[in-house]
Amino acid sequence: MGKQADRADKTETGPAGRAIDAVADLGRDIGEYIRQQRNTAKISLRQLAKLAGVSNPYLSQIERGLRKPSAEILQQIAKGLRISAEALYVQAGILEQRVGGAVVDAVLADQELTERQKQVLLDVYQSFRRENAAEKSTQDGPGLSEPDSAAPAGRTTTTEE
Amino acid sequence: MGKQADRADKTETGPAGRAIDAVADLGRDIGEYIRQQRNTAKISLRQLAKLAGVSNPYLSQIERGLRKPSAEILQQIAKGLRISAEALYVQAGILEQRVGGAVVDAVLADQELTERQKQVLLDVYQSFRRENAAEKSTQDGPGLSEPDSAAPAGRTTTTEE
DNA sequence: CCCCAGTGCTAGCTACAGCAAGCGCAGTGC
DNA sequence: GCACTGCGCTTGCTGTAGCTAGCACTGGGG
Repeated sequence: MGKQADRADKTETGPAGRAIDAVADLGRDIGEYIRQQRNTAKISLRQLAKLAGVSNPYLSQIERGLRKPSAEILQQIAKGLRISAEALYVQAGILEQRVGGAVVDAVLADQELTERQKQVLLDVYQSFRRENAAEKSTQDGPGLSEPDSAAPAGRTTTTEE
Repeated sequence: MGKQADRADKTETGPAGRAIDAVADLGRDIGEYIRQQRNTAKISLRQLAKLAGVSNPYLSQIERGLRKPSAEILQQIAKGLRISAEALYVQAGILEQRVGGAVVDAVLADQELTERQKQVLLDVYQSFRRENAAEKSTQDGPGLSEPDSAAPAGRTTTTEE
């Protein structure tokens, strides 16, 4: 009987829904990546496990792709390896590869803006750049096809290390 | 990690307890943040659940802090909300907050913009932020708007970019 | 020779992420 | 009044993340 009231929301999520593309076969790649980073750093599995605060068997299984670690674990591992957590997330396919210059970067990362606001800001930004580029091309030769890169000052001198 | 009770288990979720480690007591904040974003976007829990490809009860529990979602789930939710996954990760405490005035810094450092254009951009940016802050304060108390910077630690071997 | 400290891996368990069913309530139309 | 749709929440289950204990192997010393 309960079917009628239930029909309302019809959870048709289907099998795994929208096929989480990269996440599905995440396991292998990230594991190999971690192992590679660990070997490069010349530390043993147990050492890294201790640094990352996880058990050594578990880390072993992660590296061989038998387990897929949560983001917290990834974060800990990244710390242990002294690499940016972001790099690992990208490898894991749970964060898109970052493209664009520093401004685009910063705007997208800003959590106090809504998506729409980000779009507006980036739109204005792009239009400014296009405007400038056009103006420049009147006095500048060809071969100016590379728009991005830039921002040599980079990322605000993160004081650390 | 800290779930197995042998480590420093902070089951109490103290008020000022979120100090350096941040990763431990993620639960509450992220849920509220998601719910707030969902309300702002004017969509129902079931709608977002469908968009994100998760079940509606589960999303409900996430929002109330009863479950802590994996990174993949967070990624899906972020997509459903049209916000950057990074913002959610930062909220969840599994990614360090990017430097405070990242947008401001990046804009100021951009060599391809004129001073006037920088002013315009930053002006728009500031107005957006003020707008959001005002809107937030109507339904949300303080504490959400001020991201306390976590431990530095990260960013050593940035692989790309 | 055996013992010990190091490596990585297997076995088996507990806790919890994430799900499908289903409940109670508020609107809306007949 | 009643059927129906939409909302969010509770219940109870399954799969698996992540643990502890212990295995097999290597390399040095005594």
